[in-house]
Amino acid sequence: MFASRPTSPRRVDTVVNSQAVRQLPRDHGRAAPAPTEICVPHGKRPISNRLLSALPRRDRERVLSRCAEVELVFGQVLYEQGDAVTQVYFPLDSFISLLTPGEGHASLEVGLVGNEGMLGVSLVLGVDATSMRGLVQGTGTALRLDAQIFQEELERCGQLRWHLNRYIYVLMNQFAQSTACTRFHVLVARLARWLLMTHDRAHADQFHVTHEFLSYMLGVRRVGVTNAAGMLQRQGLISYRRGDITVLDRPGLEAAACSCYREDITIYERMLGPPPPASLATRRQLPRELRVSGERA
Amino acid sequence: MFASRPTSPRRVDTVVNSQAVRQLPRDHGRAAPAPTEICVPHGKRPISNRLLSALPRRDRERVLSRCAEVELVFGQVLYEQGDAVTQVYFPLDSFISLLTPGEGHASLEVGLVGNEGMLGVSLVLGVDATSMRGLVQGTGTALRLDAQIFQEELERCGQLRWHLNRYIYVLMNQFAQSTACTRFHVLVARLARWLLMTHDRAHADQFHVTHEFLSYMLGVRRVGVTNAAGMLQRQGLISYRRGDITVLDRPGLEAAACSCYREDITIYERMLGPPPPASLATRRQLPRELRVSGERA
DNA sequence: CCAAGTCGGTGCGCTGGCGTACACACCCGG
DNA sequence: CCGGGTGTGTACGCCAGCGCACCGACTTGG
Repeated sequence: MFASRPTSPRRVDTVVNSQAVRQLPRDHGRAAPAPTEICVPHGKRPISNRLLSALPRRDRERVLSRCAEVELVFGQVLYEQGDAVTQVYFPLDSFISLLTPGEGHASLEVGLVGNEGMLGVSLVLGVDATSMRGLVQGTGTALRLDAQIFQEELERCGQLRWHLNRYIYVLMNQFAQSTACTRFHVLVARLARWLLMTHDRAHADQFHVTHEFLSYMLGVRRVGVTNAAGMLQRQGLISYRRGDITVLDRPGLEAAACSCYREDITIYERMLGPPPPASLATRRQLPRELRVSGERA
Repeated sequence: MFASRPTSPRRVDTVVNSQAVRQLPRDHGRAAPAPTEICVPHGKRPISNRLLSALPRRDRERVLSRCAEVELVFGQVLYEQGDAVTQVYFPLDSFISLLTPGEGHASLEVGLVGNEGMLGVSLVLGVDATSMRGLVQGTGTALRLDAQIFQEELERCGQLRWHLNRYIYVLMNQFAQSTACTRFHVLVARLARWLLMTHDRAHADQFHVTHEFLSYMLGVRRVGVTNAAGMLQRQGLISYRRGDITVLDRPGLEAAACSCYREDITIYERMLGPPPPASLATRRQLPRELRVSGERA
């Protein structure tokens, strides 16, 4: 069960631009007061990070041994734009939103990092400053590595660098995709896409997300989300109640979503998919109907 | 004088999605018929590529000696999404648009590559497939390198890799920026930004761009561009006549543009600007007060 | 010089999302 | 059990940009 949902994190006091629309509201503020980072004895599903799993045994075990297992809490801001990157995170069952800074306007999610990725990739590029806000979107555990250790491992372990480079490529695609998606696709479709992406990374059919939070992610009004979500619910694709959204009909949701979702997945699978990097010319086309999440369906 | 403007490149035959809006129209099709790549004796301004200029003398000269100087022609498509990257380009006075593929919808520019950058960065990440369309937007010269040679140089010359990594970081930012910009800013502001970015890369106050072409870049209707451009013209910031746009009042244009322009530039300068990479530990921490970040608040 | 093509300007009705405001349902703590 | 906070539903006027259509000015080629 989700014992983690923060009781009531303190309100954000960034009144940077008062004319701004849709500043992140109450609940989704700074780090939660009490349980910021806890080493949990993970008694749940054995979810692993796909980037790390792909490493050769020796490397993987060494890297894992240097990681700290921490709990990330919904609403926590791991990085603000411009912060120095002091740690990187490999989500397990947690996941993290990448948001463009609300410079004079609302924020907007441009990427989502789950157990298929890592937060802090700029270090791989030799830059120690973050360019986006990293907001914990799904409570759960992650593996954390200090920047310096991470860089040691980057030098030491070519496979790690190889995978991360490809991951960066995937991220860039996700960004570009987001641009077009945000521009051209109607809200319902974008919402459906978002729910699917979250569904994949939450490793559960239900997760906690309010309309208000969604409006912040999608860069629209809360009311807009309510309308769009209402449509999806009336179609029987999802159901929700006071912030708890349940995915009822995943194939239906995929039909309702814009093509961007599939394209994201396709690129990821092609770059970092199941078949290990031995054969570089893999080109997977996922036979299983749609599952992309769990290690096994 | 611009002797380069293609007489009448053949029409695009990619009717991939017929329902699509704003497919690239007539003039801006595939490669121009006749003068695709010509080694020009560059008798004009001595413009250099900033990425290459930043290399140590020996490396720079070696790399330059392995480059071919080619002329890129307005409308030429260097890469289509999914193409294998067989060459990379370092623009000199030419410049290249990065477009998201119009999958069921119109295309949209997400990045612009001039003499400050390179086309084909995915190779740096170890991926030999392009993810976006690369369309020559400004006729001019560029330095071209075969993919294999480029990769040799990458291995050989750490400085090259260093700079390109940082350039990738800049590009990622440009993408993310574009997402927010496209979502939140009104067309006039976006147009002004676009003109400024182009102005920078064209190294001239006048360049050839029709409203129709702009509509393709900005992902809007041609009529929308006409309106927006009309406003800028009425304000005396630009003037245009049958595709030839002249920047009259650059400061005014900067005022009319959204903040995204400045932010793009700021990041570039910070990452690859004049101050050479000697001091890696710059760690700008901008004394902004409202930063809510950090492990402690 | 004319014909055809290109480029830009204008109008009209439409719609998706905006800003605002209010109302109700649920939850939790006192 | 009550009151306040939170999450959701609904309504109304508004506007930027859309799709479409048409026209005139300019350019180029025969």
